[in-house]
Amino acid sequence: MNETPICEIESVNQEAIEYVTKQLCSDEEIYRFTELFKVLSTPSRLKILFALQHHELCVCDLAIVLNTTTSAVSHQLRILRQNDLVKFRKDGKNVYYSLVNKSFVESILNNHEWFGLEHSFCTGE
Amino acid sequence: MNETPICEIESVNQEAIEYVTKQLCSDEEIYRFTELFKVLSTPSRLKILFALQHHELCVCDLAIVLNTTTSAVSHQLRILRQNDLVKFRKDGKNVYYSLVNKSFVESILNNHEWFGLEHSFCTGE
DNA sequence: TGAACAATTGAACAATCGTTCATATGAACG
DNA sequence: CGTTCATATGAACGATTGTTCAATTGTTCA
Repeated sequence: MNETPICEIESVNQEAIEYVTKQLCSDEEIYRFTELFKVLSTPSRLKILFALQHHELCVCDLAIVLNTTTSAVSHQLRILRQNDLVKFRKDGKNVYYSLVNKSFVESILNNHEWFGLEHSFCTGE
Repeated sequence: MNETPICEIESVNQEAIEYVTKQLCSDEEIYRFTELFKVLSTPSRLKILFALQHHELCVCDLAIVLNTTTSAVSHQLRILRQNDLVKFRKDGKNVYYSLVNKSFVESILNNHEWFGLEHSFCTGE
């Protein structure tokens, strides 16, 4: 039985641990980072954001663009709404969605070299 | 029974759909985006990246900083390794991990205004 | 060689998540 | 009103995931 899963204090770099720990974000701050990354981590939601970058679209339009159902799109739009990434306006029976902060999605695209991608796709050029 | 879950073609903005669809990334490109966001979307992995930003650390050190087990850290380090986010060097029994691309993590921090955060935390200032 | 220890790995578990299906809401229009 | 259609919602399902536990690898050192 191993009561202390972590190694003995003698064998680690105590100074580095203290320094790094002091620099580290709080759990709450880390959580806010990861929550946004989680929203961006599914193809369906990312496609919605990329699509809305070019034009506002209703739920029906988005379902066609993503080749899925309006129900699936609506569920994902709710999550994007809750995270203040998209807003909507109602026009009769239709609900048109658009980006809350267009420059946010653009900045993701502009940093696409992060992803080791070679081409400047997703920009339509 | 509803054979066509998507609305009729007459009621959507056909031009917008065609335009947006043409601008949209390929599925493969979208997938590469989301895969990286997925790696960044858990507190344990993000903490590891933030910790390594300030100093290289062995698995044991990281377990102490994250207040978890070496096993949990090692599992997450494997994922970070597979995504080319961290590298390692061996020194006796210890394995020291560091960032492959320091500017990558820094660029995340520099863009923290994305997250609606008010303070410049995580920078140690 | 054998004990000690850092690190890795695989199986298993609980928890989370995205989609699907069925149903409900709500507006337009005859 | 009642029908139609766009959208939203809730339950349920399968799939994925992060952690835990147990076991293993590989190195150091006496």
